[in-house]
Amino acid sequence: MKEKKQSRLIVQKSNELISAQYRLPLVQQRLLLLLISQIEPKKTITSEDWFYVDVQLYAEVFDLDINGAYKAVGRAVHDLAEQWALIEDTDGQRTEVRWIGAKRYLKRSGRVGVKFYSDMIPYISDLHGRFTQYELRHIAQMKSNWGISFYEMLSRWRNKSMQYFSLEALREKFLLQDKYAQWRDFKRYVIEYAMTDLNTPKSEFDVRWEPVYGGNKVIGINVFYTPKQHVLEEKKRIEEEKRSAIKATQNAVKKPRQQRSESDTSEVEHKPEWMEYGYLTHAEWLDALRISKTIDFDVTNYQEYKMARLKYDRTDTKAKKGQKSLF
DNA sequence: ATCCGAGAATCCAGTCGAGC
DNA sequence: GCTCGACTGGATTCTCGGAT
Repeated sequence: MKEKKQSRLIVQKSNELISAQYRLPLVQQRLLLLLISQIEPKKTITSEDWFYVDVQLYAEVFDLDINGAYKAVGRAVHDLAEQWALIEDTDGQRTEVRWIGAKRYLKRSGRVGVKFYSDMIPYISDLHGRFTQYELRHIAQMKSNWGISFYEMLSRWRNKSMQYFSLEALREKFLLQDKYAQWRDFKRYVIEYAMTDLNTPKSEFDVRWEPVYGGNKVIGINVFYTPKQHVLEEKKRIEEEKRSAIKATQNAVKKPRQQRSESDTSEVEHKPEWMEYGYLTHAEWLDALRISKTIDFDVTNYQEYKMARLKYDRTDTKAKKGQKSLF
Protein backbone atom coordinates (compact mmCIF):
# COMPACT_ATOMS: atom_id res chain seq x y z
CA MET A 1 0.00 0.00 0.00
CA LYS A 2 2.75 2.36 1.09
CA GLU A 3 4.86 1.41 -1.93
CA LYS A 4 1.91 1.82 -4.26
CA LYS A 5 1.18 5.31 -2.97
CA GLN A 6 4.78 6.41 -3.41
CA SER A 7 5.20 4.96 -6.88
CA ARG A 8 2.65 7.38 -8.30
CA LEU A 9 4.51 10.48 -7.18
CA ILE A 10 6.05 12.01 -10.28
CA VAL A 11 8.24 15.10 -10.23
CA GLN A 12 8.40 17.23 -13.35
CA LYS A 13 10.73 20.19 -13.75
CA SER A 14 11.74 22.24 -16.75
CA ASN A 15 15.32 21.66 -17.86
CA GLU A 16 16.12 25.29 -17.02
CA LEU A 17 15.13 24.55 -13.43
CA ILE A 18 17.15 21.32 -13.38
CA SER A 19 20.23 23.38 -14.35
CA ALA A 20 19.37 26.29 -12.05
CA GLN A 21 21.70 27.39 -9.28
CA TYR A 22 20.37 26.87 -5.76
CA ARG A 23 21.28 25.29 -2.46
CA LEU A 24 18.43 23.80 -0.47
CA PRO A 25 18.89 21.83 2.75
CA LEU A 26 17.72 18.24 2.45
CA VAL A 27 14.39 18.69 4.26
CA GLN A 28 13.44 21.70 2.13
CA GLN A 29 14.49 19.90 -1.03
CA ARG A 30 12.36 16.87 -0.11
CA LEU A 31 9.35 18.95 0.81
CA LEU A 32 9.60 20.99 -2.36
CA LEU A 33 9.76 17.88 -4.54
CA LEU A 34 6.79 16.38 -2.73
CA LEU A 35 4.84 19.60 -3.38
CA ILE A 36 5.86 19.65 -7.04
CA SER A 37 4.72 16.03 -7.35
CA GLN A 38 1.22 17.20 -6.36
CA ILE A 39 0.96 19.24 -9.58
CA GLU A 40 -0.85 17.47 -12.38
CA PRO A 41 1.69 17.35 -15.24
CA LYS A 42 -0.38 18.83 -18.05
CA LYS A 43 -2.42 21.21 -15.93
CA THR A 44 -1.75 24.94 -15.86
CA ILE A 45 -1.56 26.24 -12.31
CA THR A 46 -1.64 29.81 -11.03
CA SER A 47 0.00 31.63 -8.15
CA GLU A 48 -3.41 31.51 -6.42
CA ASP A 49 -3.55 27.69 -6.27
CA TRP A 50 -2.71 26.03 -2.98
CA PHE A 51 -0.84 22.75 -2.89
CA TYR A 52 -0.86 20.64 0.23
CA VAL A 53 1.29 17.87 1.64
CA ASP A 54 0.41 15.66 4.60
CA VAL A 55 3.26 15.42 7.06
CA GLN A 56 2.35 11.75 7.32
CA LEU A 57 2.93 11.30 3.59
CA TYR A 58 6.27 13.09 3.94
CA ALA A 59 7.29 10.71 6.71
CA GLU A 60 6.13 7.67 4.73
CA VAL A 61 7.84 8.63 1.48
CA PHE A 62 11.16 9.42 3.11
CA ASP A 63 10.86 6.73 5.77
CA LEU A 64 11.11 9.08 8.77
CA ASP A 65 9.69 9.15 12.24
CA ILE A 66 6.31 10.95 12.14
CA ASN A 67 7.00 13.06 15.25
CA GLY A 68 10.30 14.32 13.92
CA ALA A 69 8.66 14.96 10.57
CA TYR A 70 6.13 17.44 12.03
CA LYS A 71 8.88 19.65 13.35
CA ALA A 72 11.12 19.25 10.32
CA VAL A 73 8.34 20.01 7.82
CA GLY A 74 7.07 22.96 9.83
CA ARG A 75 10.53 24.47 9.90
CA ALA A 76 11.23 23.61 6.27
CA VAL A 77 8.08 25.26 4.91
CA HIS A 78 8.96 28.37 6.90
CA ASP A 79 12.53 28.49 5.56
CA LEU A 80 11.48 27.59 2.01
CA ALA A 81 9.71 30.94 1.74
CA GLU A 82 13.11 32.64 1.92
CA GLN A 83 14.79 30.44 -0.70
CA TRP A 84 15.35 31.28 -4.34
CA ALA A 85 16.87 29.72 -7.45
CA LEU A 86 19.00 31.44 -10.07
CA ILE A 87 17.54 30.33 -13.38
CA GLU A 88 19.16 30.89 -16.76
CA ASP A 89 16.67 30.94 -19.63
CA THR A 90 17.39 29.66 -23.13
CA ASP A 91 18.26 33.21 -24.21
CA GLY A 92 20.93 33.43 -21.49
CA GLN A 93 18.92 35.76 -19.23
CA ARG A 94 19.58 34.94 -15.55
CA THR A 95 16.81 35.58 -13.03
CA GLU A 96 16.55 34.97 -9.31
CA VAL A 97 13.17 33.38 -8.64
CA ARG A 98 11.57 32.56 -5.31
CA TRP A 99 10.17 29.07 -4.96
CA ILE A 100 6.98 29.86 -3.06
CA GLY A 101 4.81 32.93 -2.63
CA ALA A 102 2.76 31.91 0.39
CA LYS A 103 2.81 29.18 3.02
CA ARG A 104 0.44 27.62 5.52
CA TYR A 105 0.91 25.16 8.33
CA LEU A 106 -2.38 23.50 9.27
CA LYS A 107 -1.51 22.15 12.69
CA ARG A 108 -4.79 20.31 13.34
CA SER A 109 -4.75 18.37 10.10
CA GLY A 110 -0.98 17.90 9.98
CA ARG A 111 -0.61 19.46 6.58
CA VAL A 112 1.46 22.19 5.03
CA GLY A 113 0.29 24.23 2.08
CA VAL A 114 2.08 26.52 -0.32
CA LYS A 115 1.30 28.75 -3.25
CA PHE A 116 4.11 28.62 -5.78
CA TYR A 117 5.65 31.97 -6.73
CA SER A 118 4.20 33.26 -10.03
CA ASP A 119 7.61 33.48 -11.75
CA MET A 120 8.38 29.89 -10.73
CA ILE A 121 5.19 28.41 -12.19
CA PRO A 122 6.35 28.23 -15.86
CA TYR A 123 9.21 25.97 -14.71
CA ILE A 124 7.04 23.43 -12.86
CA SER A 125 3.64 23.28 -14.56
CA ASP A 126 2.12 23.02 -18.02
CA LEU A 127 5.43 21.74 -19.31
CA HIS A 128 5.67 21.01 -22.99
CA GLY A 129 9.01 20.10 -24.44
CA ARG A 130 12.22 20.68 -22.50
CA PHE A 131 11.49 19.08 -19.15
CA THR A 132 12.73 16.22 -16.98
CA GLN A 133 10.54 13.89 -15.00
CA TYR A 134 11.24 11.18 -12.48
CA GLU A 135 9.55 9.20 -9.75
CA LEU A 136 9.98 10.51 -6.23
CA ARG A 137 10.67 7.02 -4.88
CA HIS A 138 14.03 7.03 -6.69
CA ILE A 139 15.29 9.80 -4.43
CA ALA A 140 13.43 8.70 -1.30
CA GLN A 141 16.45 6.99 0.25
CA MET A 142 18.89 9.79 -0.51
CA LYS A 143 20.37 11.51 2.52
CA SER A 144 22.00 14.52 0.85
CA ASN A 145 20.70 17.35 -1.29
CA TRP A 146 23.73 16.83 -3.55
CA GLY A 147 22.59 13.31 -4.39
CA ILE A 148 19.16 14.56 -5.41
CA SER A 149 20.61 17.33 -7.56
CA PHE A 150 23.06 14.96 -9.26
CA TYR A 151 20.23 12.49 -9.84
CA GLU A 152 18.19 15.21 -11.57
CA MET A 153 21.11 16.13 -13.80
CA LEU A 154 21.68 12.50 -14.77
CA SER A 155 17.94 11.95 -15.34
CA ARG A 156 17.92 14.82 -17.79
CA TRP A 157 20.06 12.75 -20.13
CA ARG A 158 18.87 9.19 -19.52
CA ASN A 159 19.97 8.10 -22.99
CA LYS A 160 23.60 8.93 -22.16
CA SER A 161 25.89 6.76 -20.05
CA MET A 162 28.46 9.38 -19.04
CA GLN A 163 28.42 13.06 -18.18
CA TYR A 164 31.31 15.41 -17.50
CA PHE A 165 30.91 18.07 -14.82
CA SER A 166 33.56 20.75 -14.36
CA LEU A 167 34.27 21.63 -10.73
CA GLU A 168 33.68 25.26 -11.55
CA ALA A 169 30.22 24.49 -12.94
CA LEU A 170 29.35 22.33 -9.94
CA ARG A 171 30.47 25.02 -7.49
CA GLU A 172 28.36 27.51 -9.40
CA LYS A 173 25.32 25.24 -9.56
CA PHE A 174 25.43 24.43 -5.84
CA LEU A 175 26.40 28.00 -4.84
CA LEU A 176 29.60 26.70 -3.27
CA GLN A 177 32.08 29.31 -4.51
CA ASP A 178 33.15 30.09 -0.93
CA LYS A 179 32.86 26.58 0.48
CA TYR A 180 34.94 23.40 0.27
CA ALA A 181 37.87 25.34 -1.14
CA GLN A 182 40.05 22.22 -1.05
CA TRP A 183 39.34 19.47 -3.54
CA ARG A 184 39.51 16.95 -0.71
CA ASP A 185 36.62 18.60 1.14
CA PHE A 186 34.58 19.04 -2.01
CA LYS A 187 35.11 15.38 -2.84
CA ARG A 188 34.35 14.22 0.69
CA TYR A 189 31.22 16.29 1.35
CA VAL A 190 29.70 16.78 -2.09
CA ILE A 191 30.79 14.16 -4.59
CA GLU A 192 31.15 11.12 -2.38
CA TYR A 193 27.90 11.81 -0.55
CA ALA A 194 26.13 12.30 -3.86
CA MET A 195 27.55 9.10 -5.36
CA THR A 196 26.63 7.09 -2.26
CA ASP A 197 23.07 8.42 -2.57
CA LEU A 198 22.90 7.71 -6.28
CA ASN A 199 23.81 4.08 -5.61
CA THR A 200 21.08 3.47 -3.00
CA PRO A 201 18.95 0.40 -3.83
CA LYS A 202 15.85 2.42 -4.77
CA SER A 203 17.78 4.81 -7.00
CA GLU A 204 17.43 4.53 -10.75
CA PHE A 205 21.10 4.21 -11.66
CA ASP A 206 24.28 2.33 -10.88
CA VAL A 207 26.89 5.03 -10.77
CA ARG A 208 30.66 5.36 -10.65
CA TRP A 209 32.85 8.40 -11.10
CA GLU A 210 36.44 9.43 -11.77
CA PRO A 211 38.29 12.73 -11.38
CA VAL A 212 39.47 14.58 -14.48
CA TYR A 213 42.88 16.23 -14.16
CA GLY A 214 44.23 19.37 -15.79
CA GLY A 215 47.94 18.96 -15.03
CA ASN A 216 48.10 17.83 -11.41
CA LYS A 217 44.89 19.60 -10.50
CA VAL A 218 41.38 18.15 -10.52
CA ILE A 219 39.25 20.26 -12.85
CA GLY A 220 36.15 18.10 -13.08
CA ILE A 221 34.61 14.66 -12.81
CA ASN A 222 33.25 12.09 -15.21
CA VAL A 223 30.14 10.32 -13.97
CA PHE A 224 29.31 6.97 -15.56
CA TYR A 225 25.78 5.66 -15.06
CA THR A 226 23.55 2.82 -16.19
CA PRO A 227 19.94 2.04 -15.25
CA LYS A 228 19.58 -0.56 -12.51
CA GLN A 229 18.33 -3.99 -13.59
CA HIS A 230 14.98 -3.64 -11.76
CA VAL A 231 14.38 -0.30 -13.51
CA LEU A 232 14.99 -1.86 -16.93
CA GLU A 233 12.62 -4.73 -16.14
CA GLU A 234 9.92 -2.35 -14.94
CA LYS A 235 10.31 -0.16 -18.02
CA LYS A 236 9.94 -3.21 -20.25
CA ARG A 237 6.79 -4.28 -18.42
CA ILE A 238 5.21 -0.82 -18.73
CA GLU A 239 6.01 -0.65 -22.45
CA GLU A 240 4.40 -4.07 -22.96
CA GLU A 241 1.31 -2.93 -21.09
CA LYS A 242 1.15 0.21 -23.23
CA ARG A 243 1.52 -1.81 -26.43
CA SER A 244 -1.27 -4.19 -25.52
CA ALA A 245 -3.48 -1.24 -24.51
CA ILE A 246 -2.88 0.43 -27.90
CA LYS A 247 -3.60 -2.84 -29.67
CA ALA A 248 -6.85 -3.25 -27.77
CA THR A 249 -7.85 0.32 -28.63
CA GLN A 250 -7.07 -0.20 -32.31
CA ASN A 251 -9.25 -3.28 -32.39
CA ALA A 252 -12.05 -1.28 -30.81
CA VAL A 253 -11.70 1.47 -33.46
CA LYS A 254 -11.80 -1.11 -36.25
CA LYS A 255 -15.02 -2.55 -34.85
CA PRO A 256 -17.88 -1.33 -37.07
CA ARG A 257 -19.83 1.47 -35.46
CA GLN A 258 -23.22 -0.14 -36.14
CA GLN A 259 -22.20 -3.32 -34.35
CA ARG A 260 -21.78 -1.51 -31.07
CA SER A 261 -24.49 -1.09 -28.52
CA GLU A 262 -25.61 2.43 -27.64
CA SER A 263 -23.97 2.16 -24.25
CA ASP A 264 -20.58 1.36 -25.80
CA THR A 265 -18.71 4.69 -25.69
CA SER A 266 -15.19 3.26 -25.64
CA GLU A 267 -14.09 5.16 -28.76
CA VAL A 268 -14.83 8.48 -27.13
CA GLU A 269 -13.50 7.57 -23.71
CA HIS A 270 -10.43 5.55 -24.73
CA LYS A 271 -9.07 7.40 -27.74
CA PRO A 272 -5.44 6.27 -28.25
CA GLU A 273 -3.04 8.58 -26.43
CA TRP A 274 -1.05 9.26 -29.62
CA MET A 275 -4.20 10.67 -31.29
CA GLU A 276 -4.68 13.01 -28.35
CA TYR A 277 -1.12 14.24 -28.84
CA GLY A 278 -1.88 15.05 -32.50
CA TYR A 279 -0.15 12.14 -34.28
CA LEU A 280 -1.82 11.24 -37.56
CA THR A 281 -0.84 7.58 -37.66
CA HIS A 282 0.27 4.94 -35.20
CA ALA A 283 3.50 4.52 -37.22
CA GLU A 284 4.37 8.17 -36.52
CA TRP A 285 3.84 7.59 -32.81
CA LEU A 286 6.12 4.54 -32.80
CA ASP A 287 8.71 6.54 -34.73
CA ALA A 288 8.54 9.30 -32.11
CA LEU A 289 9.11 6.78 -29.31
CA ARG A 290 12.09 5.36 -31.22
CA ILE A 291 13.90 8.64 -31.88
CA SER A 292 13.15 9.97 -28.38
CA LYS A 293 15.79 7.47 -27.24
CA THR A 294 18.38 9.47 -29.17
CA ILE A 295 17.03 13.04 -29.08
CA ASP A 296 15.70 14.77 -25.99
CA PHE A 297 12.16 16.00 -26.72
CA ASP A 298 8.59 15.71 -25.45
CA VAL A 299 6.87 12.87 -27.28
CA THR A 300 3.50 14.20 -26.20
CA ASN A 301 4.05 17.33 -28.29
CA TYR A 302 3.51 16.69 -32.03
CA GLN A 303 5.30 19.89 -33.12
CA GLU A 304 8.34 18.87 -31.11
CA TYR A 305 8.27 15.47 -32.75
CA LYS A 306 8.36 17.11 -36.21
CA MET A 307 11.40 19.21 -35.17
CA ALA A 308 13.11 16.20 -33.60
CA ARG A 309 12.41 14.19 -36.76
CA LEU A 310 14.26 16.79 -38.89
CA LYS A 311 17.13 16.92 -36.40
CA TYR A 312 17.32 13.13 -36.36
CA ASP A 313 17.47 12.98 -40.17
CA ARG A 314 20.28 15.54 -40.22
CA THR A 315 22.41 13.79 -37.57
CA ASP A 316 21.75 10.43 -39.22
CA THR A 317 23.00 11.73 -42.58
CA LYS A 318 26.04 13.36 -40.92
CA ALA A 319 26.86 10.15 -39.08
CA LYS A 320 26.72 8.13 -42.27
CA LYS A 321 28.94 10.66 -44.09
CA GLY A 322 31.39 10.90 -41.22
CA GLN A 323 31.71 7.19 -40.57
CA LYS A 324 34.63 6.63 -42.96
CA SER A 325 36.67 9.58 -41.76
CA LEU A 326 36.06 8.83 -38.10
CA PHE A 327 37.18 5.24 -38.17
C1' DA B 1 12.23 23.94 24.87
C1' DT B 2 16.10 21.41 25.53
C1' DC B 3 19.44 17.95 24.82
C1' DC B 4 22.22 14.76 22.26
C1' DG B 5 24.62 12.83 18.61
C1' DA B 6 25.72 12.64 13.90
C1' DG B 7 27.26 15.10 10.29
C1' DA B 8 29.53 19.30 8.47
C1' DA B 9 33.32 22.31 8.45
C1' DT B 10 37.93 23.71 9.49
C1' DC B 11 42.64 23.26 10.41
C1' DC B 12 47.34 21.34 10.65
C1' DA B 13 50.99 18.34 9.51
C1' DG B 14 52.65 15.12 6.33
C1' DT B 15 53.06 13.16 1.52
C1' DC B 16 53.45 13.30 -3.39
C1' DG B 17 54.66 14.88 -7.86
C1' DA B 18 56.02 18.39 -11.24
C1' DG B 19 59.24 21.85 -12.52
C1' DC B 20 63.67 23.85 -12.12
C1' DG C 1 67.86 18.25 -4.03
C1' DC C 2 64.83 22.21 -3.40
C1' DT C 3 60.50 24.62 -3.85
C1' DC C 4 55.78 24.96 -4.58
C1' DG C 5 51.18 23.62 -5.07
C1' DA C 6 47.79 20.07 -4.55
C1' DC C 7 46.14 16.36 -2.03
C1' DT C 8 45.43 13.33 2.23
C1' DG C 9 44.70 11.66 7.16
C1' DG C 10 43.11 12.74 11.18
C1' DA C 11 41.87 15.66 15.10
C1' DT C 12 38.94 19.18 16.70
C1' DT C 13 35.13 22.30 16.76
C1' DC C 14 30.74 23.80 15.20
C1' DT C 15 26.02 23.19 13.54
C1' DC C 16 21.71 21.34 13.04
C1' DG C 17 18.26 17.61 12.72
C1' DG C 18 15.88 14.49 15.40
C1' DA C 19 14.37 12.67 19.89
C1' DT C 20 12.35 13.45 24.25
